[in-house]
Amino acid sequence: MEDYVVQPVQKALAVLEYVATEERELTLTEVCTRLRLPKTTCFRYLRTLVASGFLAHDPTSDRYRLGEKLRTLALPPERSPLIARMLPVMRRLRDRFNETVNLAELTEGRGEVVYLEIVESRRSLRMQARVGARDPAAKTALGKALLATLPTSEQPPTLRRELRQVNERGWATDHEENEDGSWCVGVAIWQDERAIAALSLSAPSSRMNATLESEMGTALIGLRGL
Amino acid sequence: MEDYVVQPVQKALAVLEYVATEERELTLTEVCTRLRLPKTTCFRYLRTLVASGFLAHDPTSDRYRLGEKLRTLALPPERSPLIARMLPVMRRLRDRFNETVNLAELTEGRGEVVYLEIVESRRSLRMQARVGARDPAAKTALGKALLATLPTSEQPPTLRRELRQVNERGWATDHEENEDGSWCVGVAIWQDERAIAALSLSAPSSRMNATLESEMGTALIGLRGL
DNA sequence: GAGTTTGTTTCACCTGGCGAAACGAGAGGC
DNA sequence: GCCTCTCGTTTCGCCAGGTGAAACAAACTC
Repeated sequence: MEDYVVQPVQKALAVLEYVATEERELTLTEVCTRLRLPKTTCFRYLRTLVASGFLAHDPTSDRYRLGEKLRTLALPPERSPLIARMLPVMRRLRDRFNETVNLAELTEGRGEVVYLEIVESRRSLRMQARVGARDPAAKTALGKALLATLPTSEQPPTLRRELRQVNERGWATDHEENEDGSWCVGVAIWQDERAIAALSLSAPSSRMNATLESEMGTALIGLRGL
Repeated sequence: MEDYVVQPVQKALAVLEYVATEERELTLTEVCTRLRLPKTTCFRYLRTLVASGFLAHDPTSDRYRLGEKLRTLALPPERSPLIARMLPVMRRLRDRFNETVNLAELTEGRGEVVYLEIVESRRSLRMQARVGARDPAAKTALGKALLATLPTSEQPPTLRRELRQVNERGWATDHEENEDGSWCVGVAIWQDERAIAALSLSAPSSRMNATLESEMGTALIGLRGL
């Protein structure tokens, strides 16, 4: 599997990653000692990364930092067709319930959900996550809605009973499991027979009750198709 | 200057960039024909990028897409000490004026500002930009606040008069220049004698007037140090 | 089943990546 | 001032290893 790895590329990517994770600007020596790379080699990688725009080089301090290209490439602002399509839906949901609406997808390991878009409630007491932030999939309505779409064999055994309920009822819940004082109701969003993301409403538990929850649930169910 | 570019690295970065900018998933052949790379070489780059987490490979469709690493590296969630430091300040500003608060920095070319963080007003009629989005520096209060810190020789001649006013008064304004119906008031944020970012309040012009503007301006001036 | 397309593997050539070592430019130290 | 220590840059010869044509395999099409 790893037989076709081009070493200069792999090592240069390690340099890129290291510079990106360090928040301060780094000198050549700092990078090469940390990554155990010969100074010359590291120097060339840094220059190449700068030439390609992935890193930036401050000529006065002679230090390297993240370039703009990485940010440009990483966040597709409204380019993502999913977010573009869901935003109006999310705003309408927010306006109807006046609670925070979240759009998220499963990470590759399926252990977490990562927030793609958030439309916040206009109330001062409200739930707030951040785009790009993560939470445990098994503890959120978003995550459970997505885990419920997997074949039973790939579900964590401890969750199977709850996930079966999710499929019967149509929506998943989170009763303060992920965060104290917060209830969530979530459904999976389908496209081409695949669950590609999840949508949830989250509210302080003080404002929630079973009636409201099922009202939110049925509203969300209507949006699953998109 | 370009003498130290390592070609495998540069070409592999081009592959990464291409896959990142195409929103749909791509096959090996699509990538190699588009970039005029031999199939074998391209294949190895793709594999290397996957092995490093920058790309992801869907084994069933045999297509490549952006991996999670790029997003993880690019958006400094709260890692960025600047955002972490400014967030409470921004929330306080939002609570005081109940208008949207923006944090932005100049792009490298100084032609645009890019939004780093936004704390939205709780009113339903409110200004809203998106983190990562850009606007012309010369048309926004954020941009003008930052351009005003540059030596006069590096300022666009047409703006010099206004930028001198900005320095005398302490804050910059945008009266519907960037967007119809929107006023902004902005100041530069200083650290180690350098203007590293700008903070602004933006509101619908219907709610703005000169008194409120100077009230916002003086509030912002007090935050310049951090 | 022949033909076509796409991903994978092999292999020999030889480019061009590598890193030690030399060099040069600053930045203190005494 | 001179010496020294450090850090970035440049040189250069060696040979690892990147390269890409070509062969192969697998999956579809007609």
